[in-house]
Amino acid sequence: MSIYDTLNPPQREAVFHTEGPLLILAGAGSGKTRVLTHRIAYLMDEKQVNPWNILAITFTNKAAQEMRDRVDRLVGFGAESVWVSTFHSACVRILRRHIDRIGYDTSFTIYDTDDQKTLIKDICKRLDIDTKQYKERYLLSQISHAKDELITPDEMERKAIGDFRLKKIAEVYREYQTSLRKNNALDFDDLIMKTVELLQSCEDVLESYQERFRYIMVDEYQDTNSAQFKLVSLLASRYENLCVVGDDDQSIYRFRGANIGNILGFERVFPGAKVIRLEQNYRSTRNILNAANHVIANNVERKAKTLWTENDEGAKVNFRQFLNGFEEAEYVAGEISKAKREGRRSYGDSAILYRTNAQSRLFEEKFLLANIPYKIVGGINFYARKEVKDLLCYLKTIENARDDIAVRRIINVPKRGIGATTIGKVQDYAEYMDISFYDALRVAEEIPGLGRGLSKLDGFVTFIQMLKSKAAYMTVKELLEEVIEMTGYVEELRQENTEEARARIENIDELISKTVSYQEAMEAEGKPATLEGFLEEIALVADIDTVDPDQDYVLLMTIHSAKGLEFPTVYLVGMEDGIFPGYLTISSEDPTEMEEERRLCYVGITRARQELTLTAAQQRMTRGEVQYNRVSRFVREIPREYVDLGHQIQKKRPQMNAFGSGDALSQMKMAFQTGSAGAAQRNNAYSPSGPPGVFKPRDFQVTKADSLDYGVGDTVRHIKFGVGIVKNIVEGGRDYEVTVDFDKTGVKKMFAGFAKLKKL
DNA sequence: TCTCCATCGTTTTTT
DNA sequence: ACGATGGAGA
Repeated sequence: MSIYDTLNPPQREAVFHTEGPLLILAGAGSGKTRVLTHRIAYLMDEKQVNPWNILAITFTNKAAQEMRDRVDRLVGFGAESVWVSTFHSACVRILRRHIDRIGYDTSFTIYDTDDQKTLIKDICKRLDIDTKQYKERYLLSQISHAKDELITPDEMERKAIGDFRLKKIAEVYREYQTSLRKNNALDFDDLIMKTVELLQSCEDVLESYQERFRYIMVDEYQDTNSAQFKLVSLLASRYENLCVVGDDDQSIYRFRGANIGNILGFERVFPGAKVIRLEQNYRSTRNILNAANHVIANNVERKAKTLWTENDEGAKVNFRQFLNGFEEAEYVAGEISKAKREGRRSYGDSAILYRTNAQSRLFEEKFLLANIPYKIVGGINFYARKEVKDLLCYLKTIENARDDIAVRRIINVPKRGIGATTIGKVQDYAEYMDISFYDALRVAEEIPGLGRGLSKLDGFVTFIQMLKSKAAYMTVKELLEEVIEMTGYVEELRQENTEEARARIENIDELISKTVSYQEAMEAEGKPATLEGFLEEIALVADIDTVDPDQDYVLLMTIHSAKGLEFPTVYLVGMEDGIFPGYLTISSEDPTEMEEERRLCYVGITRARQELTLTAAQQRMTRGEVQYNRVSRFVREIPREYVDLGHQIQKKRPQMNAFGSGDALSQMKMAFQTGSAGAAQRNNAYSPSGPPGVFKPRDFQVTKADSLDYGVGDTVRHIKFGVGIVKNIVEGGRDYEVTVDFDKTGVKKMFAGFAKLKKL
């Protein structure tokens, strides 16, 4: 009996095929992580490959950690020498050693999106760019895309002949790169691009890594971009032992440059590549898998495949529609409480998945109210919070004073009486002398026209110099506390004595504890804990990496963040046209955008192991105004036979019916008119303390009278026109005039008595 | 130089 | 609805 006996035949084939290029097309839940870990174990145990000759690239640090743990359990020892990391951290490791070969300092800092924005703003000012015409966001995304495709400013300029707009962008791009280099900084995309540049320009470096990484594995291959592809091909070109695992149906990162051609064209680039398909799903019930298969089948651009499973049929996929987002959230909170109370599920079994981060708020509110422990993944990054960022910029300045962005951020935080005018003068001088901002500060007395600002600048420089000298012998934690102490940052917040200030102090405390856990982690690995290392870790951790599987909380996150994860119970919320798929996608000319959105839906559905609930709201507050959305087309793509609409519950509780209770109706009207939290909360039917199994009937309609069983926003069927959505209802003399937007025939007005509309 | 208020635009999705 | 930004006034 060996560890490989538990694998199915194609899995085993993938594990044993170690030499030469290999493409594993692994459907959702088909055990690809198992294959990868067993493959690493096989290489080490059976093929006597040295662990340090193996490189495995994962999508997140969390996945890397998990993979390492699992390999550890399989092979006993040696797993710690395998390089398992994300593209970004692998590149940082390489660059820290060799980037001096291409003109950077090995102590470079890494810019996050915030820093990038600040920098690009500066540049627009400097180059006198009209930011109405060229939005900073747009410029950054163009630069980022160029880097994803390994396009240099020179190349962009060459391509821009006759294209004024592109020429302008190239100009900004060039200036942006120059500034980054001056600041001794790299942005996220640079990490990949500069590594490729390094390997291409230094033959010896390339060779050493080719020798080192004789076996390379890439997970989530469908989401690699061109630069990452180039990087992998360079490294693998010597031994060609490249194994990539992916699923074209789960490609959801095109917006950040992921090139689906990498997976679709793998066999062309690596002739003789072996292709193995893993199509048996071990994760989900048959109902869930069927639903997923039917949705994704609507995509044209895909490698045909059908996932199957031997798992039980399981419960049907639930679909529930609610009047508004509050009730949707209340329902989900209620279901989770109920499952916990009945001992069916612990909190950690459930995940709420949504399209956009903004949707988390309603759920957060209800979870607080219902005392459900939860963790929101993503959204505003912890390290992007103002107070955290401020303090980090002190640390960054201490580490790399050439980082102008960091220095300028903190020079007047807290207030030192150094204003924009003074900063501007220093800036001009630095530019004129071609030195860094900080170096200009150090020779401030030479800068003309500073006046009384000079002494303040001196004070700042002395302060930083003192911290720099202390950094030599202090731990990161001590240094951070020193900064807090000396700047009076926390003290100032304490005096504010507001709720907000207290939250900020809490965040700062959390930052301090992060320095401690960093210290501990390094000590455990026998590595020195450095300031540089700490800053690097912070730059590269994704929020998802901090999720602790031992904690019992409900996870709330975007579907993007949920990639690669699985849960016994999944709530896919906000399933409405206009939300998911987003209205930008719906109105887009490009049909492939809808396909990407559908793949995202597929990813969402396939996260669920046993229970899947899809929810939608008829009306929703978006950007301050009420929107009426119809049920998502993706929901409608799931055949009825796999779906439970939950009608029967409603009949059991007639007292909940709006038509039996005028009071309830007026409350609903209020909720309808104002969409206010108050109105919805008074209707707290899902309160965890309330009777179990209470379900608010979806036929709880808001119309002017109680003789129609549908309302605005409802989906209805007409005998002739088919399915449509109610847009408007006007009370006429005898009858109601109903406006309906039909799928096939468009908008029609009709009398309710005549039309015999049937609510779906 | 700082603070307060009005105006504007903004939303996908993330390493 | 919200946060960022810019202008006006202290």
